[in-house]
Amino acid sequence: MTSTDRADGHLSELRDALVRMSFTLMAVLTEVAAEHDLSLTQLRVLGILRDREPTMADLATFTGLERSTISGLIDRAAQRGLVTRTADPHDGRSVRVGLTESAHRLVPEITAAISDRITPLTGRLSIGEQKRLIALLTKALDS
Amino acid sequence: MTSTDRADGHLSELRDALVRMSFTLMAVLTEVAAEHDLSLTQLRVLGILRDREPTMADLATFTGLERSTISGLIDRAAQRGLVTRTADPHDGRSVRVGLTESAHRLVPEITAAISDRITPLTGRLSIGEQKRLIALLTKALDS
DNA sequence: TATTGTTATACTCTATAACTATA
DNA sequence: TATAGTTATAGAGTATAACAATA
Repeated sequence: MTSTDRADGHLSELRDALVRMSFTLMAVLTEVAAEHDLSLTQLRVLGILRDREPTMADLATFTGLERSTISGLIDRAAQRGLVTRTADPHDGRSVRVGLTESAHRLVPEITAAISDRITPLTGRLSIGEQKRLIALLTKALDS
Repeated sequence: MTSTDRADGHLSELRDALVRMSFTLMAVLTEVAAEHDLSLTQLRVLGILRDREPTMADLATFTGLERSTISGLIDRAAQRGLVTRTADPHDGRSVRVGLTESAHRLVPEITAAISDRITPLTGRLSIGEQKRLIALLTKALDS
């Protein structure tokens, strides 16, 4: 049985609330990215590279994008001095991507900006409610 | 004081949880859209048109996109038989956009597919937890 | 043979700027 | 003058297909 088959009360409410929250968050992230002259995808890649030095193929897997897409993305990021490509010492085919010094300084700035923009959204929740929200989201995500 | 200035404990946790959830949701929506040969933006526009017949300018405001972007978007959607443009009777400059019959049949299919894909995500939450999550998200969003 | 990465190509999304028509 | 919508243009993001180099 799929959800088409029934009225599914609170399930559609949950779907709608999550979708609304996601679009709202994406708008915030897109805005913050734009203020730093980045696209949403570039922002995401920088976030991934924050504590990793993956290969191009790894990046494709992480993001769910094609390797060719990652090539273009990293091309443009490298041109802007945000990332570097280095040959993998263990596999002559692989290329490892890492943040440059300046990008390493940029990322915390961006996450701080995101926090600031999210505050109005979560401002109507008490500290206790915020903690409960964290717990619920984390539990759902870690499944 | 901005969040750069302090360690801000659970606030960064909340930010990360919301961002993670949003990227996960966007991946789900993008996948479902792709299965119906739609982009994420087209999916979003169909959702907006579900219970409204806005002008092009309204659509631009709702989505935060430029009017010229909406023009192209609606062009392509119309070409695929998803939407129609009709002249606004009260303002000769305005154009109202509405779903076609076939799109009206398509939208519930898509929302059902989204519900189904979200279920594994929320499956580890009890009914009570799901209801609490709805309440918290709604409270945050309606601020 | 299989995998990694790049390139070529095509299409969608997006914004800016210039334009027409209506208010 | 101001607003609604379109068009032209340009750049980013994306996928598919073909390719070279390495495993």
